[in-house]
Amino acid sequence: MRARSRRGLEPRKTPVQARAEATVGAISEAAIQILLSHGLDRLTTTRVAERAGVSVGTLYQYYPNKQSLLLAVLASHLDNVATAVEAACEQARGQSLAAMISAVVNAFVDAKMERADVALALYQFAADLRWPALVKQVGQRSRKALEAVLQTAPDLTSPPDAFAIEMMSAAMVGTTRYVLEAGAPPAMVRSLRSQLATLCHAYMKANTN
Amino acid sequence: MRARSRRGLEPRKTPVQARAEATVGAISEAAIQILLSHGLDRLTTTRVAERAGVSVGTLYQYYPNKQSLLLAVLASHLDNVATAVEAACEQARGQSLAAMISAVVNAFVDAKMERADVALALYQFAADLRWPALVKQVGQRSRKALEAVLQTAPDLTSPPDAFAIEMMSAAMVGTTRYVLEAGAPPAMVRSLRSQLATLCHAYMKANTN
Amino acid sequence: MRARSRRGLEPRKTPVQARAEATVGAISEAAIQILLSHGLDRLTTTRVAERAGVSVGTLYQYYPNKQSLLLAVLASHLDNVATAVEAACEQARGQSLAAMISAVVNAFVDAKMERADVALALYQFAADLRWPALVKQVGQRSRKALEAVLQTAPDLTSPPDAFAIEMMSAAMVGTTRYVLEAGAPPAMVRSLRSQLATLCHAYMKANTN
Amino acid sequence: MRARSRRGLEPRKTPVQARAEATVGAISEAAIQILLSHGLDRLTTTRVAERAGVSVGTLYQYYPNKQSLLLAVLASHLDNVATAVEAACEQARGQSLAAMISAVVNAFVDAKMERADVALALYQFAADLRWPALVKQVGQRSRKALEAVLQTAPDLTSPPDAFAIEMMSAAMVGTTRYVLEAGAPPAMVRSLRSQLATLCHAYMKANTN
DNA sequence: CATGAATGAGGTTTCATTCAT
DNA sequence: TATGAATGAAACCTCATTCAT
Repeated sequence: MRARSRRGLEPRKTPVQARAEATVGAISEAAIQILLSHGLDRLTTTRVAERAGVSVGTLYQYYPNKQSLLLAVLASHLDNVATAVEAACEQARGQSLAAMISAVVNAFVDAKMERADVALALYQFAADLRWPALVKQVGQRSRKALEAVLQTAPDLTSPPDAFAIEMMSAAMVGTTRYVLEAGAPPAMVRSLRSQLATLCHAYMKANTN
Repeated sequence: MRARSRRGLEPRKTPVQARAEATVGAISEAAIQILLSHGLDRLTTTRVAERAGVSVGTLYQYYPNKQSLLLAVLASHLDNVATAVEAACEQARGQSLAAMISAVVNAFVDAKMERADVALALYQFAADLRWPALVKQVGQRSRKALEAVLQTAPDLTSPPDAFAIEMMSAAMVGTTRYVLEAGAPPAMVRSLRSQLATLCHAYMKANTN
Repeated sequence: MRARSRRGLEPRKTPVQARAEATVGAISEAAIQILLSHGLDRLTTTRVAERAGVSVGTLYQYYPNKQSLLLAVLASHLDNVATAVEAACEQARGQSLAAMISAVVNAFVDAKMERADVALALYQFAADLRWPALVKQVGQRSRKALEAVLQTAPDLTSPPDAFAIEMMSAAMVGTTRYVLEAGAPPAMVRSLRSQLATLCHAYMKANTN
Repeated sequence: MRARSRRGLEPRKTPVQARAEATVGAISEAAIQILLSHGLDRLTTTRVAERAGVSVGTLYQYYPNKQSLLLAVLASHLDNVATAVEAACEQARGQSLAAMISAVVNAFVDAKMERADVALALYQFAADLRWPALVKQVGQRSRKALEAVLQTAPDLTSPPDAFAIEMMSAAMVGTTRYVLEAGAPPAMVRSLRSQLATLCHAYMKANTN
């Protein structure tokens, strides 16, 4: 797969007939399946189409190229996570700092873990530095929500600055990724939520004092 | 690049002559250069050989296949980092927890940052799940050293368990990676050392109290 | 585009309703537009249909395949030219040789130049040796007309034989094509008419003396 | 085959080993063979390689893409023709106008006819307007030579201007092409030389009087 | 030991054409 | 009749790897 200019990564056409809608769904689901079962570099457009039960041509009716397909899958995953974080932030308004952070971390980890395998598979090509835009933008959504909710914490005299929030996000996301990728023992994965909450909370306290 | 059995990833022959040593050095350096200038999926064995000033055939005299070459490059980088961390641990024996963590974090970040571009380039394929062994093993070295030094901290009543150390490592490594990959603003990169030290220290304190 | 047997090149059905007539017109016009804007190898049936404002399916209701569409477009153009030449011949009856040739050449060049861009675009596939029949046949019409009118030239003792007429036609058509394709300077294109008349007339005189 | 930017049309590497030299020869010869036997749009790189007795990969070691291969074949043909014309001009210095033109026309037609089939096949893609540069440049060579020799004609009071020479060239080249493409009767092809000489000479005389 | 020409499986993508709706 | 989703053969091109020189 060759790097390509920023153009042409958008899905090609929006399905208008019902049949078509089912097709795009099948294709992106198939992409995930292949990613899981074969890995990124065994994922070929032909194989995806085959698994989806359509012909390659059909795949290319909806995605202008292989990258755009993968990008769509990644975007969908990231969107899920960001949405979960946003919802958690919304619900945690006015609670204590510890409760807030716990809520956010739980939401994040849950969202990642729900399809940990998919997340793991997606990391493989999210590393590709050619698409920082998408990842950045989704990270931004989470940070915005986080910043907003932290302003409502009663036990914070001065709300943390954007910098600290970015650092905490980095810790949350980066640590989770590392733990997932390292194939950490189940015990660790299980206690990731609480440990991560401890970590983030400790950092925030240390940082705002 | 095709997945391959775990055999055949070792460098093919140990260069005994000086000339041969120079050759392997040139090849792995060339691989890094290509990784930086062209990216992983434009890195071809022919290109690497060309940049190294040798023929493809020669490359294959020292590395049985492409993966083994990349693996060697990655191993070398990880080894540098682990060695730096170990040295820092050695030097920090008997100091306060804060000083220890600061020393380790600084050593780690410095080692990563010294060739941040290389680290970034290597992330591209370190994600490939087919080589978790190497990463795990090198991580283990750091954790061992960390565990040992923490036992000498005078201000720690009970030394942290392996679990906490693993978590802290994950935070250190994962957060650094995230910050590097996110293309974070220079200000953030610059203060990464101190923030990361704060974070790790706060976590350790929270965890051992 | 695959070569295909000589069958199936005729337009599929003669449009009887007004709406249908408009459709075929739109399609062939669209084909020309695409030819001009995208070139022959970017001309796809889907694109033509889209530009014509109909669906591919509709296109295939009127043309059995892509070749037949292109053929229709070419035939139409050639017919225009042949008709213009015939008309000029008709009008030039009884005039001097010089006047006749001038009239014919002018008519020919004018017809080509009127849509020089289209002519140029059509050359792209007229070269395809699989359709010589059409070109031959239309050339024949012109030559017939030319032969007839030359018989009425008062200043020709013996009318030129078919051979000379064919040669002159070849010169007229071939030279024009060359000049158009060479992207000759405007000055040359502008004086093409007179120079071509000179050339043809000189040849005829040299040949009949 | 997609249109492509002006880059990457140069042959990829010059063969250094003897074996390689034979290979490139075999490949371009094979391209001609396929062009003759299958036509332009049945000419695939795989087929050419197969006919040449090498693998596709080998073909792509010497030509960066399909176009460059065809271009090389075309360039070689055009070069032959231009060289023949230049040689004829050189030999005709100081002769009469009629003799000069006859020599040039004969040389040109002979060069084209020697491999009339190849010339015909090449016309198919020479029409492709994306490479006017090559054709123009070779035409220029012929015209330069023609201009030079015409200055030495003793029976020309004033040598013809560049314009007239260009027109005559257009007539020579265009007419020959038309005759070849039209699948003219053998009789015509046979007398093409003399008729074309007559035509060019008559034009030149008419033009310089 | 080094060279680099050769290999060829396999990847991505296009597009003329069909046919169920 | 019109639509446009689906098809799938087939094209171009890459690149890890081998092996004769």
